[in-house]
Amino acid sequence: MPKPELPKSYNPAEYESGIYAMWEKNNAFSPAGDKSKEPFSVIMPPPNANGSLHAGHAMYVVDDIATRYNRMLGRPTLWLPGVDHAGIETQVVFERELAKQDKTRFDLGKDEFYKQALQFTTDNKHTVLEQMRSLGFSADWQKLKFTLDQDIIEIVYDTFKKLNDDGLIYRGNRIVNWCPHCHSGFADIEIKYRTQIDPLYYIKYGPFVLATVRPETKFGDTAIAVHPKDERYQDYIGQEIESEGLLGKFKLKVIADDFVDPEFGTGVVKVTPAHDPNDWEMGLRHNLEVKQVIGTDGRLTAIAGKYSGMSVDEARTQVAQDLEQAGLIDHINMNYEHSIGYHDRCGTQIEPLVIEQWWLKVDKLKKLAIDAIDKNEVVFYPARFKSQALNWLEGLRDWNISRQNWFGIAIPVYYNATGDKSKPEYIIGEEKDAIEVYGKAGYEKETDTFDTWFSSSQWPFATLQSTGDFDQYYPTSLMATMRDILYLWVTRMIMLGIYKTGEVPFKTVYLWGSVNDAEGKKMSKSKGNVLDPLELTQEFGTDALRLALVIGITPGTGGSLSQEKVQGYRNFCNKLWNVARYTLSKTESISDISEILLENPADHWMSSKLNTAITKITQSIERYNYSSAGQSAYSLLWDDLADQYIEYSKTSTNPTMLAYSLDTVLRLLHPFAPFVTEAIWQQLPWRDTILISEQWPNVYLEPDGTQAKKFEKEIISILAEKQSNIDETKIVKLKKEIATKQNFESIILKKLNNDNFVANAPKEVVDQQKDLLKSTQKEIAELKDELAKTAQH
RNA sequence: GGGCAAUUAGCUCAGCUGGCUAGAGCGUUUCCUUGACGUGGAAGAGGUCACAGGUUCGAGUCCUGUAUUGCCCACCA
Repeated sequence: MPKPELPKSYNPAEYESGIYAMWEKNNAFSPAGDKSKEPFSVIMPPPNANGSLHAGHAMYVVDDIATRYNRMLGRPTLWLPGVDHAGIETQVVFERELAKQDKTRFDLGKDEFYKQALQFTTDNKHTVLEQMRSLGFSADWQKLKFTLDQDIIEIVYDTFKKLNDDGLIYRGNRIVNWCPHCHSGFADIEIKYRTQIDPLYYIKYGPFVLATVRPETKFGDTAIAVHPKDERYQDYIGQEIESEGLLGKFKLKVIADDFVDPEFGTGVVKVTPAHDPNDWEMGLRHNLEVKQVIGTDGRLTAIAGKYSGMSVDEARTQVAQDLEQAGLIDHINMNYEHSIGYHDRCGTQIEPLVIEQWWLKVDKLKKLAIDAIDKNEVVFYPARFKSQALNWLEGLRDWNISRQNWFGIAIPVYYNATGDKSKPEYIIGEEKDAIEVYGKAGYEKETDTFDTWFSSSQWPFATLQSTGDFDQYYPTSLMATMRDILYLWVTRMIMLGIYKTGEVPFKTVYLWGSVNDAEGKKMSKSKGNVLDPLELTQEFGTDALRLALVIGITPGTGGSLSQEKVQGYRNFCNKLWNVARYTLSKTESISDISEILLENPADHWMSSKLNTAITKITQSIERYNYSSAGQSAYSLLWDDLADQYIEYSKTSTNPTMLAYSLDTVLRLLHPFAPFVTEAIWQQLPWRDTILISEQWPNVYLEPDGTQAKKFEKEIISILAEKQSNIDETKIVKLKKEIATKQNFESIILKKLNNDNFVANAPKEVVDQQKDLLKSTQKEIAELKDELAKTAQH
């Protein structure tokens, strides 16, 4: 009889927190293991400290599986966790908090805002940390790092200084993606484009008509461009044209540039270098003046005369209206479709602006990364991401690493304000260094902060250096993260990692796709199909969610998650639970399973199933195919152990073998379903350890193959016996089976009668087919015998 | 516009270097209230593997093309 403390069904909520506490109490997450073995390390991609875990983060189970597996292999294993201050994201969130008190960040000022936002983040981070614990993540929480930890910042500063010393840093006026809301510039990759319909105005410019969607920028025009080969406008190239405008007459030079598409609009373009990336490039080529019409606040500047102070939207409407009245509009296309950049984080429309920024020269860095990836010092799973990473790196241009948002790591630069030109223009260092160089009042502190990706690209070595684990654990073994940030983060970590340490930051990259809904559609709030992983764990248990996230999901492509799926794995956990209940009822007196006698064909069969599963699951995990590993374990427990071996053991039991089978299955499943397996492990009379620290199973039983095969046949006869009271269906069934076998026989015969096949196919294949034919024919004969016997009754 | 991926049972997906009588889970049909589990058991139905060509003794698997879907990158005055 099962012990009273094991109820009929597994209730995860009753066990999970207790088990997690037990692991922590036993220090099970701290690196241990055999020092002579190769260490295994993973750095957690730090989730937003202010956020809440979503299905994407739940995919960190991949890290956890890898960690638990390697820990069980006895390797010194470190999973180093962290949380991210998520610069601009947090700034947006915290500003919303301030708005509730009718305040803006300007009320607080930069320093106070930083302080409060930091406090806000520190106060919030426990939520996400608890959530990760509840998912069973076995990270070494004692080593938790935060992206704004002082020691991390020091390392980032050190890298910046080294880059500067190596001549890879410069300051430059460039056109950037300016977010008027965040009040900061952003990298191209942080901008998302949406197509939308806007009016396309055809405006009269002297002798020309040209098309624009942005009439409000016309005050910043410093040229007019046509295609060099456009016959219509040859005479104008190089000339100045004069035109009537809203602010009086103006003159513009006509330039010829390949950028202009003669097919578009009228083939004439106004050039506004200050507010359009392409115009900026043209401006550089033709040495054009840059006139800023839009300020960093998203409003028109003094250049715009009576329109100054208006927001871009207001100005556009007003200018269009005034142009219309002045008869300067030829016509308007109201259905013009184009795409517009929005800031990914806050959803504000991007305003290209020219701003002085800090730039990182990437040519040398990207070469380092490209070489390493080429030589497979970093291996990608799935492999196709290798070429994607290479392509991206090859096309990479200098990186704008400065941001104007307030919640970030301050760029450690002090400018010369002494007026003394013999002193350097700026220094990198601390305030005391500035005082030393420029004197007490002779410096000005840089107000920009670093792009968060600049600091997080140093995360692997920065974290390990700050915990003192660098020597043992760098380069790390695995970087598992979502494929969306392949360019944003992964490639940049490779660049900066090699640059700073001489070695790649990780040897393997494993990328997963987005977690989709039951229909394979992307989860989104607007569709209302978002599944909260934590709700799912509450309803079905953490292990169920973990299995659902891993099984049936292919690396690199998105997988789908649904309540039904998680429920299915809840059922699986319950199955395991009941296999344990049954096993425990038969093994109460067992205190040792080190010696196992294979007594009957069933034992041989089961042990051979276990052996194959151990090999297969190990292999699959080594190849990062967690889906296949999980599926094998699933089938081992359900199809082999529960449905066959246990069913058989009801007629004849070998308790030690039964115990060993459960013991092995628990180990194999532990990385995937840590809680149930540990809960059961704690009940085993022959164990007094904790499963998380146990060894990964090895093949060591030596079953006899013919005995095992014999069992396969016995199952059939046992089942047949059980159903012998329904003879009629049995006859029908036998007949059907004979028919399918005969069908199969004819398929093989056809092949073997094909001379081409016999002549050209490899010998093994032909022999295999011959064997198959023989065994099929034998089976048919046996079935016919049985049919005859059954029919007699 | 460039690239990548996908297209296999009603749904979500496996199927590695060609040998498959094409699998799993969910759903579905019929039966089973026996002491591990009804979050269960037994049996079953369900697929010309998107389409068209090609290579091969042999193609779900390789090649070419077409169609559809998804993602990424670039450009859009």
